[in-house]
This record gives sequence, structure tokens and C-alpha cells, in this order.
Amino acid sequence: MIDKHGVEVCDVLDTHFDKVSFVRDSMPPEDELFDLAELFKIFGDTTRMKILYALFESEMCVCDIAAALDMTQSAISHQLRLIKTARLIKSRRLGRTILYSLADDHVATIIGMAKEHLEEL
Amino acid sequence: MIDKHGVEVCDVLDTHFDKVSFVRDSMPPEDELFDLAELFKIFGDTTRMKILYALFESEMCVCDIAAALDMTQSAISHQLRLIKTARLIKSRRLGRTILYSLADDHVATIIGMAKEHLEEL
DNA sequence: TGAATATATGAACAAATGCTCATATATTCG
DNA sequence: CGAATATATGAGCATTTGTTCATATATTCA
Repeated sequence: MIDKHGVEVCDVLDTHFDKVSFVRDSMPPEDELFDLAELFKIFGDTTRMKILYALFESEMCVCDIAAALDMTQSAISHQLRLIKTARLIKSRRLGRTILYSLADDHVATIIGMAKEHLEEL
Repeated sequence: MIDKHGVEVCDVLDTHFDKVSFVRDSMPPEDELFDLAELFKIFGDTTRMKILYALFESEMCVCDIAAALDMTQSAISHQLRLIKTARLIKSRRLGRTILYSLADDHVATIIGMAKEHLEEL
């Protein structure tokens, strides 16, 4: 077997040719896969996970989230921007504070599925 | 307002004190959050997402996955190890090839939820 | 047993990521 | 308006991450 760089790939490729081309054809378009991966990246960080859990309990301002997680206002603000770009949270201004909350219940559902997986050892 | 480093946090903290401490108390333990984030990290990469989609169609050997994704055997093998550590896939040996397949239907469910979120613009 | 082949793995390196620090923006209130 | 305050953001830096390259391990077959 020779790598991507050579011509030959896998000696059993002839046998598996149908399978390989079927899989290749049924693969979703690159941008859809990219969007999916980008969305999951949001959940793939402990700080962001904490923020989501916090907002799961209550609508909160940046300052309170930072206090609850014992982290910098700046760090939280940066992460909130990422989460908001993924449309997982929304915000509304109230005076000089900005209140963040979950955009919909997809967050809870997605995390719930993941927890279910983890619970099954 | 002064950062984590100072004593004071947020001037409205007194008002929001109950909320902040409630959120802090209801936060899941650190290791649970870590496990969740680690699991989601698996989904947070285009290559791994492609691998999961491939296995969604069919049980496949490393070689064929590499061919289908037009990537190096080594790169695929490294990623398979990560995905397997997360118990999202399982493997069985068949002669000198090793066949990978999805461990259960959580993968499909989790990706499905994420796709649903993305479809709602 | 030894050659061939499928997969795994360690080191190295470039790219992405998360936090900090300093500072900018926006809003309130005297 | 100007001071105070809540949030946002850009640059810098250390850590993490994904791929490559070389090589090791494991299995088959002559």
C-alpha cells in the first residue's frame, strides 16, 4: 500500500471499490461538514460548556457569568462572542448591562444526547 | 468593576449575588464538564466528521476510509484512535485488516440534533 | 521462516485556540 | 458634558491540535 502521494492506495481497493465510491458519493458537501464541525467546536471547551450551563439556569449578564465561573470579564466576553456567532445564545441590552440567554432548546437537547452517551460508560 | 485579580467584581454583584451563587452551586462537577467537552471535541473536526459519516454508511477498514476521504492512512489512523477512545466507534480484526464501525446510534442522534440547529438558520 | 501488507505510533512542525493585558465603545447619571 | 461602569476587541503568547514522515507491530501466505 502506498500513501496519498503514490498512485496505488490499498491492494484490496479493487474489491472495496464500490464501497469506497459509494461512501465518497454519499458524503455531504464540504461546507455542511465544516458548519457541523464548527458548531460542535463550541461545545468542545470547558469554559463554553460552563457558560451554557450557567445560561441554562438563568439569563445572565457578562459580569455575573464571569463571577460565577471565577474568570475574567474579557475571557467570558470573548467566548460569548463565539457562542453567539454559532447562534446558540442571544442577547438583549438592559441599560449598560447586556443579558445573555440560550437561543433555543437545542443546546439542552444536544448536551443531553452527549450525556446519555457518556453515561453508558 | 475589577477583574478576577482584584477583590471587587461587578458592582451589581450584590443585587445578583443570589443568582450567581445559585448558578455556581448548580454547576456540574469539573470532570463531568471536561468529559462532555472532550466528547464534543471529537465532532469538532471536519476529518473526524467525515470518518463518522463514512462509517454511518458502512463498516470500513482504515485503508478504504483513507481512500474515500483522499487522505493519508496515517492521518486516518491517528484520528480513528481518538474517536475510538471516545467510544464512538468499535473495531474488529479480519485477517490483517481492521474494520471500524459506529459503536451505537448516539453518533447519528447527536449529529442529527446539530443539523437541526443549523437548518434553522 | 521470511516477504508482503494493513494498521499503529512517536516525533516534529505548522496552524488553531484560549487567555491576558491594554484599550475602545457604549450607556447611565450627576 | 464628563466621570463612572459594563461590555467588546485587538495584539501577544503559551498551549493544543492535526498532519506528515519515518518506523514499529501484527497478520497472511508462499
